[in-house]
Amino acid sequence: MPELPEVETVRKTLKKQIIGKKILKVDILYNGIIASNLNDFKKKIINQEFIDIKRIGKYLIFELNNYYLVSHLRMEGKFFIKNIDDDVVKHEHVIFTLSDVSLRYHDTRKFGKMYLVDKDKLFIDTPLINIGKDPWDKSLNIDYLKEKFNSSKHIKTLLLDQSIISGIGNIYADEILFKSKINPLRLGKDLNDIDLLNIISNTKDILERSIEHGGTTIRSYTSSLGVIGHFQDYLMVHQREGMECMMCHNIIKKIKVNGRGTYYCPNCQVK
DNA sequence: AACGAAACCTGCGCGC
DNA sequence: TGCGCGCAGGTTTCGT
Repeated sequence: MPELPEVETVRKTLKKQIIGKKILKVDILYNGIIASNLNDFKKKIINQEFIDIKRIGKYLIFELNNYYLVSHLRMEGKFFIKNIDDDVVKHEHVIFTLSDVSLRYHDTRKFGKMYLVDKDKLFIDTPLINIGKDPWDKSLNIDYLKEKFNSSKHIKTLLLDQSIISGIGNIYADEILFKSKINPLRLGKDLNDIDLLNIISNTKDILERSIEHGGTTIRSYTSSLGVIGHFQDYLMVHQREGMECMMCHNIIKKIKVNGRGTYYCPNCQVK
C-alpha cells in the first residue's frame, strides 16, 4: 500500500496507538523482512520504547530510545494493532508485543524491509543514505531538478527515482505528469523551466490532496490498520485505460515505461 | 558506467 | 475445473 500519502496515513494512525509503549517481545516469523543483522535486531529492540513516528519518503521511521526502527512497506506491507492473544494469521511476519497490544507487520509478498539504525547514523547508514529531497523541501527547485533530470531517461522513470525526489510512486507519477501535461516518455533533459515548475507544484498539490483523503486504496488490497483511503475517486489517469480523459474526452492509453504500467492521455500529454 | 532485465514473493483474473 | 500467463502502490542485484 505504499506511496507517500499512504505511508503518511499509516504514520498518523499508528502514532495515536503506540507512542509511549514499550517493546516487551519480538517474534520474527520470516527472517527476510529484517534487513539488519537478525540477532542484533532482536537483542537491541527489546525494552525500547516508541518515542515518535516520522516519515521520510516512503519510509516509516519509528523513533525508539536508542535507535530508529526504519520500515519500508514495499508493495504490500501493512501494520495492524491486535490483541496480544489474537491468533497469528497468514502473512503476519513480525510481531511486536507491547505492554497491552500486539503490533503486527503483515506482508503478502514479503517484499518489505525493516532496519534498526543507530540514532546518529540515520542518514549515514542504509537505507536512507541516498534518499532524495522531500517534496516540500524548499531546496527542491528548478536548479536542483535541472541538474538531476539532465538525463536521457524518461521523465516517468526519473520521477520514480527516490534519490531525486522521495515519496513518488507509480500512481502519483502518472497523476503528476497528467496534471503537468507532460508525456511520460519525454526525456528529462528536454524539459523546460515551465515543465519543472509544474512538476514541483503539482507534486505537492497532488500528494497533499491525497493525504487529505487518507491516500489511495485500489485493487483488492485490504488497507493497513483498517484505514481505507479515498483518493482513488480523484485519480485522473491511473488505472483508467480505455476510459475518457476527464479534461478532453480522448481515450486514456496504457503503456510500459521502465517495466511499470503507465497511464496517460495522448492528447493532453503530447510528446 | 549505465542501462534494462531479473529477482525477490504471493495472489488474482483472464483466456483457453 | 484447471493451467499458464500476465499483472500488481517497490527496490536491489544481475548481466550485457
